[in-house]
Amino acid sequence: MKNYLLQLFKAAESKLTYLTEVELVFTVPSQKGHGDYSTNAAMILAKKLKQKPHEVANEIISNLDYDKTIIEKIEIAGPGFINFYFTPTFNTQIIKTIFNEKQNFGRSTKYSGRKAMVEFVSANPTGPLTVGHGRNAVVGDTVANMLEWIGYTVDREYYFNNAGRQMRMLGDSVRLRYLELTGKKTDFPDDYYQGEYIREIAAKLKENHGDALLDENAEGKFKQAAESEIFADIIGTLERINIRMKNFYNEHILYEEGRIDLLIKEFEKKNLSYEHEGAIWLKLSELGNENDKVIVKSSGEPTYRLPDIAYHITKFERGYDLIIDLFGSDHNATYPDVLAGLRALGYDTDKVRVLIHQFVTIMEKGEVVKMSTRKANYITLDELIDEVGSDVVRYFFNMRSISSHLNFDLDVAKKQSDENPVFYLQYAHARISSILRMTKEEGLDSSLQQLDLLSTPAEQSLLKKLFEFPEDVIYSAENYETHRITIYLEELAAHFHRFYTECRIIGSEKNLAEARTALCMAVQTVLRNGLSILGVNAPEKM
RNA sequence: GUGCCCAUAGCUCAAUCGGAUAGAGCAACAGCCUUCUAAGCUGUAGGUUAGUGGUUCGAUUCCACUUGGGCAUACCA
Repeated sequence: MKNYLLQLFKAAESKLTYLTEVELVFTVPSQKGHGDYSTNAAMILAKKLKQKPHEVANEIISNLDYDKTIIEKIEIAGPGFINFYFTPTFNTQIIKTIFNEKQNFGRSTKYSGRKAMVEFVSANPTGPLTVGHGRNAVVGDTVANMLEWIGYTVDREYYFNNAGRQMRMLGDSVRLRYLELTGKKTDFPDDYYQGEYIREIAAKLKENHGDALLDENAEGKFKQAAESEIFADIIGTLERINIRMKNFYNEHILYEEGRIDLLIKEFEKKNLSYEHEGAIWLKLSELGNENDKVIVKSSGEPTYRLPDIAYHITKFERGYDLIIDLFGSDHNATYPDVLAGLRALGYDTDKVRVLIHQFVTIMEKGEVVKMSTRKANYITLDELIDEVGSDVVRYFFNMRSISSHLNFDLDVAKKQSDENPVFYLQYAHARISSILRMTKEEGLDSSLQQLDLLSTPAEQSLLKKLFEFPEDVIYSAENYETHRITIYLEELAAHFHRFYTECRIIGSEKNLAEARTALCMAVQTVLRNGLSILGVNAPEKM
């Protein structure tokens, strides 16, 4: 529908050159009496042309060469909106499109040939993924899915660092637990990793190596064992919610390849850094940021900024057209430094899109659960999946705008009641499966021969909703907003349930019944496609 | 102190780069199953969009200030 309108306006541009001066936006009006699609173009142009909106609208309409079998009427309404009404016959044609494209309906080639990388999760291997990481993981994977749907080739990447102070403490935490198991008295510091998983890793080491590791230091076998155990755990958790990374990028590679040293020299050569009190500083204040920041400590050790910049350079070198970073809001102060550094080196940072999601607040028994990985006071993502299942987890994290805090009420989630809309969608899908089983038994087929019979308001509004799917996928993907997909699907399901209540198939006249069967199949396809973008299953039965 | 995010119905949240009468779900109330899944449908009620100004044909949206909350503000990552 939207495409047809765009074509109409494009064709009119030769006569009305001012049409090129406005970005055409067609929206589905919230009010029923305002047409199927609406544009405010005349009102925006009125200001530029210094004419009345209604006059401009009239001129535009008289220059639109439209097909009367597609558009029923065009109206000017309110302060100058142009409202379009499509014909019922045209509305039914969407079923044919869906039958042709099936599981690809909603995909587009708009960004075909372009490569994107989505970097997400990127938690260092110091403990199991928590519910907080869950939001990042699910949103990141879903954004990647959406980009694939609009044509991108997408790589999912997990960046991690297995060096540094935190990892040393992790190794030493395991060492101390190991010593405890061998009967040694230890003094386990408060700020070490308190989690039960540390004891489990230590126990495994004890089992495999006996007392042979008594003299090992924290950095060796202990850290190694912790890292590989924890990583295996993280990968397993991600698998459970259908997330598979293309690549795990170890920060250490940047050092091995000499990229860090090279970068330090590069900044120096471009006169972007200076030495002060034994440390090397980046002149970020000259690059538009608040303050200069240290990139190499006086100890000679780089700060995280340097490898972060070097890492992003590899993303540019790997030829991505779109580079997405997904972080929690605790990182909101770090990325401007990285981007400024990259820009100063001549990289086109418009290709980088940093998405910041707000925190997840866990509520249990009406109270906020404060979480800390080190203190082992947290709910793991695994536990959450155990409680509510992968579908609920994926849906829940996808259903909110990332700029909003997510209130995760564990008691509600555990209830698995109809308070969770994922069941509403899955129910619609399962209901259609059931209908199709029944109609088959009745000897009814689906037929595209007499779609004109789909003329009731419930059928027509359901058809119009189907048209919106491809448009909504593009919009959601271009704005990286996973929650819009959930909104669309909830609306589609609501339209379907209404149709189901009002329009019967079995018992209706054969041609009508078969047209309605086709409509059901089309709706089911769209539900399934939408759910697959979210990574949620579409059950045949419930 | 400063920067980013947030504040919308009793609760959890939407509202398409400024659009028409601010919408859903849950909770509440009143109805709908001898026929395709009632995990559903229909209706009622619920709002000074935190507050005060400003910008314009038009503001939940943009700007300023105020209030309240989250996250940052390291030679931690």
